[in-house]
Amino acid sequence: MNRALRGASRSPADASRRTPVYDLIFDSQNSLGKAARMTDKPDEKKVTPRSQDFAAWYNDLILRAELADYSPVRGCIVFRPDGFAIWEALRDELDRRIKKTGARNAYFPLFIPQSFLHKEAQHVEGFAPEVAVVTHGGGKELEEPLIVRPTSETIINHMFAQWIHSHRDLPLMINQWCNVVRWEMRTRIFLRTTEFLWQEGHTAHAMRAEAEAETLTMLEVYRKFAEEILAIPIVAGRKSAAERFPGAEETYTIEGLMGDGRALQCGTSHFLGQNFARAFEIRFLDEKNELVHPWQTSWGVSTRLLGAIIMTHGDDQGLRLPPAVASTQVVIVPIWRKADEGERVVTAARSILLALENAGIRARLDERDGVTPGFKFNDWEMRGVPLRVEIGPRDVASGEVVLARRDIPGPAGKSKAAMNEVAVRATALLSEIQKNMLVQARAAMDANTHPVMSYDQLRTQMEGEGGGGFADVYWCGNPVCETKIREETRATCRAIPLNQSHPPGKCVVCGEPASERALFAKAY
RNA sequence: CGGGGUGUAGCUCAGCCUGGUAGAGCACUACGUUCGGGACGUAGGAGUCGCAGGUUCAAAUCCUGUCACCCCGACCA
Repeated sequence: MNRALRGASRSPADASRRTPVYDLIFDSQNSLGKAARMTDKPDEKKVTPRSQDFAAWYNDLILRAELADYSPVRGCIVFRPDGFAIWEALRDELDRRIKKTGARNAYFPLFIPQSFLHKEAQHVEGFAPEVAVVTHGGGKELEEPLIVRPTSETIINHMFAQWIHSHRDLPLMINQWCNVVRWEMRTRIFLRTTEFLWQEGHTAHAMRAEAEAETLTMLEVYRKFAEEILAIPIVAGRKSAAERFPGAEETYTIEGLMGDGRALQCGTSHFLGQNFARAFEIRFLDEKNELVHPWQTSWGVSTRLLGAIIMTHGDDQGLRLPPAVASTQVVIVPIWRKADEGERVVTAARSILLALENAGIRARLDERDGVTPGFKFNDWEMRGVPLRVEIGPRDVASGEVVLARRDIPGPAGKSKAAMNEVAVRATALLSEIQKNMLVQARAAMDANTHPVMSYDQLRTQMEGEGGGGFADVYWCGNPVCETKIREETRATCRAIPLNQSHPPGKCVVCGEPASERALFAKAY
């Protein structure tokens, strides 16, 4: 995404530096943020305000916080250390939770024989257009082209066929962390990139009910993980047939709602039935000595979650990271003028750093020379560090420090703590911040979720650019009604929430009886 | 694939119409003064003007070709 992803993203300064005339005449095709940009004074230090141009804000944050950078390859990004650290933290925690369910990690090849893709009809239909194909190797044309995995369903099932012979081999539960490639026409940093990192779990079970249960177990693992670790509120639900994974019998989603009112699928869990088992001839002898196909699931989350974190929590000051995934949880900013002050302040700051580290906190002392404390405050806020310790000569004298919370901006988020209690206070605050971020995000989601009783109301809600939040509607389940909504409002069915307890109603489109409610929204 | 647009310093752009020694802001380097919410001064480094050909005494500038990229549409997790 050299320019591809860069497109929407001008640096804040440059966006506003351009003259109004330029914007009106030449930028008229770019629907976002024209009007606001015109009135803005150039301010190179600030990021494009979120309310002004969400897409530009999003890109500004990623670049300024140094999470990722564009690469020379279209659609591909570089994960910089601060961005990759979030992925690592997230991955380590999720990996623990996946293993707890009984799955084990393995690794399958990047390359897959092209013919494998063709074995499952829906699967090939779904993925063929976005697959990268390797035709040459070692200077010669290959007998059979290899595809670069867009997902590993096929090759894993090929192996499953060799490994599964008896019901005693089941359940077989495999997970792999890897990269996949999908040749998307339009990419967006973290949300849809040509190559991305993910985790894909694949399981095979003797009984249909077991596989169905596994699908929902993993959905719940994802939901809890997203809410507890990423502080992203989730709607767990079923996908409509149109939104289903190619080859799946049922697809479930953990759906999030981003700061601009657009929905984002944060993870999926599929019940595959016996589709792949048939296609790849996976069979086993059951207890009755009959040769039967196993029932399967697959489930995954990707680096898209980084985008979800940014778009759920970020503000005009920059990133806001949930403490659980922040590579720096606490930053200490020393403040001083004269050399003798500096000596005392830095000495005190170092002992605080040690105390924090001993308490198991990922802490860091910003000893940079040549930038002012004010700059450091802003810099670490941009990078999303959840908690800041400010320590100056006055604090050293009084034996106190200032603690500033990232989740509560301004003076309201500042408090004082005795120097010998900093680690204890920081530990408590980090856990409070983690919880509070979920509370804040859930409030935003609730405020953007509207029960909608009429089709006109639905249209009104989805009018204009950007998202319109979730529309909570009765839907009869007919794809015709779904298509009508999509074509006329650009909103799609994001989820049919689980465990509904609504009385039957009437479809918001056709008025026919509807037993379930569904959430529609414009999506990423 | 259709429509629109852009290639000049790391980034964003001016210069092109009317040919004559390559510019600005930000970023970067050094030094000094600064430092409780984004400091300032001075000096400095940095560009085969996307590429190829043509016109000309002379091309970033004019002409022809070509390549790349961006936006909108179509398609799609």
